[in-house]
Amino acid sequence: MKVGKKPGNDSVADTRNRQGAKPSRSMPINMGDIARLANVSKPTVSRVLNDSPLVNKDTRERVLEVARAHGYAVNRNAQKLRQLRTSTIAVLLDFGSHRRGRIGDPFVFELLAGVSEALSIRNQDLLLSPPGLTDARTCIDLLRARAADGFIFLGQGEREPMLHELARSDAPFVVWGAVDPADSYCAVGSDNRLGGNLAGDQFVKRGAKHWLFIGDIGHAEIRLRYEGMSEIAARHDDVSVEHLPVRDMAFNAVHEAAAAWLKNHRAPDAVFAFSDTAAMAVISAFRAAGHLAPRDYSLVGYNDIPPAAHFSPSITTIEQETHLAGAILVEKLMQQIEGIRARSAMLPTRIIVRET
Amino acid sequence: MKVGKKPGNDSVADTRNRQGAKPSRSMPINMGDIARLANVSKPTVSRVLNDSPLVNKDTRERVLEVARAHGYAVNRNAQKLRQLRTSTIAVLLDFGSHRRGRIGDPFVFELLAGVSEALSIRNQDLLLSPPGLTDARTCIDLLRARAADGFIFLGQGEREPMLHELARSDAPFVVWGAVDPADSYCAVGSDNRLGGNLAGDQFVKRGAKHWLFIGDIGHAEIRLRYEGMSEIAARHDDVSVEHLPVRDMAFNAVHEAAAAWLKNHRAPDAVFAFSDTAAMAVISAFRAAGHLAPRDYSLVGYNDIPPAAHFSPSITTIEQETHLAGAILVEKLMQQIEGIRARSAMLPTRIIVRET
DNA sequence: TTGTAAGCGTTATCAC
DNA sequence: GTGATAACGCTTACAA
Repeated sequence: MKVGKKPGNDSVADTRNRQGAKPSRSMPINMGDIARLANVSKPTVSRVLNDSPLVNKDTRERVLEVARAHGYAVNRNAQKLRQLRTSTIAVLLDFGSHRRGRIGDPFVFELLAGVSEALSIRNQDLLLSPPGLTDARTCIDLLRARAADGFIFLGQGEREPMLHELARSDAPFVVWGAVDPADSYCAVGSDNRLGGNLAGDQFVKRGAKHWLFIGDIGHAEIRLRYEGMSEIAARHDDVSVEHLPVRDMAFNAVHEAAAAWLKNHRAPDAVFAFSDTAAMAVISAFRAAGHLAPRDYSLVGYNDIPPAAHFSPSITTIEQETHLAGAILVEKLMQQIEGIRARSAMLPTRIIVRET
Repeated sequence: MKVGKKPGNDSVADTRNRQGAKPSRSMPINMGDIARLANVSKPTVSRVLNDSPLVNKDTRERVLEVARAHGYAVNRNAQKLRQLRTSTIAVLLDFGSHRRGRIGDPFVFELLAGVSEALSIRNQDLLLSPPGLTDARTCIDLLRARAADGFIFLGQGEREPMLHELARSDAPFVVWGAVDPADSYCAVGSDNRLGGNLAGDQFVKRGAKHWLFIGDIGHAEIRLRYEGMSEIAARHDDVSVEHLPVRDMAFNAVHEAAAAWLKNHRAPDAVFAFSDTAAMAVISAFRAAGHLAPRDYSLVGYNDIPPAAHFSPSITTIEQETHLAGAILVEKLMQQIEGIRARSAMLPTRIIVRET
């Protein structure tokens, strides 16, 4: 039974183009138009544009020619609707801990750059998720809405409960941050516990007895560093450990907290700060009170950001291999989207000893 | 004429749900399913989910109940395909100038956070565009592909030619960076020329005669600062201006360039650096050569990042009102998407005088 | 190697 | 208020 049905999208592209208008939003062209102009069918155009090996070379060139001439670009929404994959990855930053001068290090930014690059190599769109996407249900809804195929969380931040909940669903996601073998999800990060060990060893070497850890141990990564350092301390009877919790990662907040600490406590002869920027804040605050590094105390930061090497004094720090992170995170996420369970990974972690 | 046509999407949701499976990707539910389960038609479900005032209160509640119970989320690709708007904004960073330890200030990151927040308030998705999206044609293709409705460029970087080309199309976009009345596009930024003036005034006040500008004047924003400073210099016969161009914004690169400069040139008694981070690099490099701020030279940075206030010595700097930027950029972009031409805007800009 | 037909899941339009 | 129907623009089966 043949029906005289006229497809609605066989429209007026050929006449539209006569007006010599510059190609613009006002003149949408679709695959049907290109097909007709190239004297082929829509699927053929589709095949050409998706580099299918099945098409004849002449046909391919003709189609490409027409497409180029008309500035045609495949409608990605139609594409995503039709296919199973959305080819989009949602990336969640912990803006909460970082906004309004509350940035710790430029560190997260480098991470983001790496992820962006790794995704673009795989032709995945990067949907940067809004601040406030903080519960598992909302994340799952994003998947259901086919807005993304998976998630990359940069930093556990205070999202651990949600991450564990998310792990119970089959949502594909990876996390930059603390790697805990007990964790139910795939995480990639430096060996934070080892980082803590290294700092502790360094303090022992310098003969320090009163150690101070600065950082919010509500964050898993930072907690592991604290534990690592404490492990070393526990091996020495004459070493005491104190902890200054700073909820706000901002330079200014750390500066104030450090200054206040010195007023009410015995001055430490070793300080382990959660970031190099925080270490700088400590140096500055302690100096104002006449407490100088490395003369009066030993100091270790984290991340090895460039200024750390040139600060005065130059800052001893723990290095993380950020430049690998993006590629690894994306790789592992893609595996999960394919249905393959991905294992967590710990990146090389070492101490860089400088003046402090 | 009635046809016994069975719509293909009236599928087996009710049986599917019996298996007690947790709601997951493996069990897609669509609007048709919800409609049937709630005994209404698809358009009604759509109306409910889009808060149309036209639906009966009982109907609305019934539909919402069913939708919630099944964890239903509207397919965004289908939505975007059907509607004219994609509700997506592409944001382009200048990763090129910022990757791999090449970050200037945490500044761009704050800008991004602001934009992210402003977009989420308007329910716009943020598509973070891949590095390497550097020509106008590619951008226009993104629009044609309906991947985004418009662009936000954070920093002109070295994209000025492309931006001018893009301005000749009717692509909606806004730029954070240099605001030039002659520009064909909408830009938002601090008053970079005034920033330069303020730095120059400060140098005059300190009685400096040999001024050095450090920065890549290939970037429009930085060029304006240079011009602003030079304007002031031109009013004083005894003032000389030199320029140290650093292509790489990295702390380390600036550090090396500054150190090298001092070896081959007369030491400046005033330095204007393109960022606070660069200013820190200068202090560090010059100090190594025994050239100290503020004793031997006056120094002005840019951005007022938090550590600048606590650095030793504390750094005089030009403040930009970053926290407003995101909202303003988004506002102006939305205007353009509505078809309204948006005007450029200059944000308050002032100098914060500190030790240097 | 290419074409035909049938959806993907939504919303706009128009009827009732 | 609500429903039937027709797009939106593409890709996957399947047929030729």
